[in-house]
Amino acid sequence: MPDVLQQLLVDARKNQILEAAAVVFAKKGFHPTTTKDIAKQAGISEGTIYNYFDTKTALLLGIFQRMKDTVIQENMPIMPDGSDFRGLLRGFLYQPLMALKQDNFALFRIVVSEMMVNEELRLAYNQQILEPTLAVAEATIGIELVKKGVTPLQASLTIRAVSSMMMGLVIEYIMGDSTLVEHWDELPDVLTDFVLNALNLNL
Amino acid sequence: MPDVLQQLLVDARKNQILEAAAVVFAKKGFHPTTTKDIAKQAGISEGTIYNYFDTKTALLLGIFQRMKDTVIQENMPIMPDGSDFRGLLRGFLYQPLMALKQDNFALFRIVVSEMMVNEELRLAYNQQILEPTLAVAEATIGIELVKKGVTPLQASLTIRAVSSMMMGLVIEYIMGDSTLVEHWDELPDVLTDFVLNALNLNL
Amino acid sequence: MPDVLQQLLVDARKNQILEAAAVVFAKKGFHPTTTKDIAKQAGISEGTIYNYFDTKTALLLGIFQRMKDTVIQENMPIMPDGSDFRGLLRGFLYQPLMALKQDNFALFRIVVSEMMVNEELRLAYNQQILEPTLAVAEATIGIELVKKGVTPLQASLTIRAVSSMMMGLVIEYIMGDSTLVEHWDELPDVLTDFVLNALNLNL
Amino acid sequence: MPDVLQQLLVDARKNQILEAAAVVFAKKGFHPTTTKDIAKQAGISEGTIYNYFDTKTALLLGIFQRMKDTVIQENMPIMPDGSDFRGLLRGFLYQPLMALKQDNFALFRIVVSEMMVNEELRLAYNQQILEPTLAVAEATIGIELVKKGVTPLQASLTIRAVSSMMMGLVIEYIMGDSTLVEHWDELPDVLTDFVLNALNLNL
DNA sequence: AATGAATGAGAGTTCATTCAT
DNA sequence: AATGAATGAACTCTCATTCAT
Repeated sequence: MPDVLQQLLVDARKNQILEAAAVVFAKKGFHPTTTKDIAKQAGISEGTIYNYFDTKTALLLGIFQRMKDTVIQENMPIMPDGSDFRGLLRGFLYQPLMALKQDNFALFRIVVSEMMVNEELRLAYNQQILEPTLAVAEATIGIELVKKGVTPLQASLTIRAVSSMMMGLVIEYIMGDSTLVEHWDELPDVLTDFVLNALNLNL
Repeated sequence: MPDVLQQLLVDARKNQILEAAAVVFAKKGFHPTTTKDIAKQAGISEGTIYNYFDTKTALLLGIFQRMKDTVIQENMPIMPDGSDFRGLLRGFLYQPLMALKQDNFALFRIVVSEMMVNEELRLAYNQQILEPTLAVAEATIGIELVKKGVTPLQASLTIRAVSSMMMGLVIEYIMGDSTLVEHWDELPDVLTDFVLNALNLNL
Repeated sequence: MPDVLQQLLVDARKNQILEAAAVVFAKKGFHPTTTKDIAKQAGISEGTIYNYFDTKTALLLGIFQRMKDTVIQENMPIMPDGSDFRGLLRGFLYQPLMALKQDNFALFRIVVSEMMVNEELRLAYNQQILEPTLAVAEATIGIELVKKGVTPLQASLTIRAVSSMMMGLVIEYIMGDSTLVEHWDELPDVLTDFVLNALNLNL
Repeated sequence: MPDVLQQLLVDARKNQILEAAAVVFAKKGFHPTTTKDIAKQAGISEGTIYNYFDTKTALLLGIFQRMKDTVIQENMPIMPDGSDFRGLLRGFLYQPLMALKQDNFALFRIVVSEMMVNEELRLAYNQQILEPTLAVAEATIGIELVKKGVTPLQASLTIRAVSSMMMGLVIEYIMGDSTLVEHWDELPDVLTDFVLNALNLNL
């Protein structure tokens, strides 16, 4: 079999497994889910899982990678909105809030929970999501702030405050805050105003 | 034995056990920690743990209660700062950021991680921490915003944005963001300016 | 304290404990009952139980002894009915069937169950109940049978058949046979006829 | 692997486990036997037991089912002895007394002991053994009695007396009565005479 | 490549018994 | 004599992982 076709099959199988794992993790949580659950959901045997992934944790990492691809891929195109700072900012805020909206929250909960406790997953998050995102933010928003006279440190901390706000909102949504659950769609606009005001006045 | 003394001993033992559990949870995480680990750390037998707590999860809940007492007790006195809005806000932001500073971060990580995944713990957090805190914030900051013409819903969402920012910052600290780790102490002031600006401009 | 009074107190305490144990054994069974259950029911501490009994099994033995006293004490007076063989037999059958009627079945179930599996209890049953009872039966009914020409072995086996029938009926009652449960009171007469016929024709 | 072969292997393994469980239960009793004991006896790991049976109690139920199969399968062919009432009755008495003779007594002791105390096992016994047996007895012996003028209730109670006698004899054998142990083989004949006389004279 | 039976370490929890007070 | 906190061995059951087929 040619290597390319071979690789295609392997990827398909990996996808199938991750898909299945994502479904049951989202439903039951990481620890309560057994590899048997995953195999059943995927319609394969337990052994096969281990032909494609080393450990159960590796599945979570794989899921995380795929989540990242989704978030980042869709996120990036929005960015270069050009001269409109409000548009730039709103895109920056809108994307992650909406990306998790559909069925992803349940899974995100599992991933974040484990991330806080699992070094490997945490590293992946930092290197592959947080740091690139912050880099982009520093290069766009941060630079604007510095231009307006804010110190680089203050700019960095401010950016972290905004990015943390996003993470925090998702978590409090997950925690079940009813106001957030009911008015999630209105958040991007409120936040855009909120941040815009904060930044403008910072100068 | 008089009941009072009796109760004192029981409380002391419970404290001893929770203390030990906190240490090993912080070091190894909740799931990887065994009741044997806890017993060893506490210098007692495994059986004794179960004379005071029903399950391993009850230990985490007990730890959470004690954390809450620490955070809330110290938090409240700051509030009634009177006419100084900046002072009010800064107290609101300062307290939680600092309370977790010392050795509590490692433990907080465990608690939050489990909270996202454990209904009982999540409920306790919502009812005993989040809701009271939000209620206080709505009654102080929220009312000010409404006075300035913001709609009640926008005020509520704004308050959630701020409170989420706090939670998010702690989490990103835990995730190991080096900028946050190195400049944590400067956060309260940056945030106070940030939020103050945001709110003023909201009118 | 004079020894007699002393002994009185000890006996009273033992009774209190056995009474309590009987109640909870009857309700929950032997193995599922904990010494804590017994202590609670007796209104004393777990430690006190062990001042009066060596092991949990010793409690069952103690209960058994008291059951025996009840059954045998009431049983014996009936025996010397004199010339009336039917009366003699009926008394022999009536007593044990009725003795267990009230609340004793539940407890008897526990005792028999454990007896089948516990050497010590089994020995006590054999030596203190079965053998004396069989001895009396051999000396009264058995002798009558031999007089009528039955071989001593046949007489012995016949007596065992009758005595086993009693035990078996109690067990099937315990097993929940509805016919037995509903018509238990009519059993002595049916059995008396049954056995009388069997024995008469045996000659 | 073809389903049939697969099923064969599964059955073989189940048999192996039940066999081992029967051996150690018979030797040590149900409660004192650990799953480790069973695994060791079966030459497999503890985990494997749970691939085939849900709980330790399920093992006892499985053993009971196999005992039942043995007893009932061998029991039935004897029944339709036709016109010979003595033959019919003797078959009825002979079968259960002999079936348990060999190595089954020790196991039967465990099963009966637990049956008295375990609802599930008791139900299985009632529905799968006792009720069918009584039904057959009522349809054969009971009907004969009624023909001879005995009331249906008396017939039912008489049948229960006989069936209880069997159960009781097995139990007293188990209890160690030396007369029964030594002369067990002579029982069927003595009992046949005994019952035959009792029934004939009942009219 | 796929299987799934077998593994066995180890988990949380229970509870009869002890013993210092 | 009474206590009940402490014990710790032992329990049943789970499950990620392996490997012969």
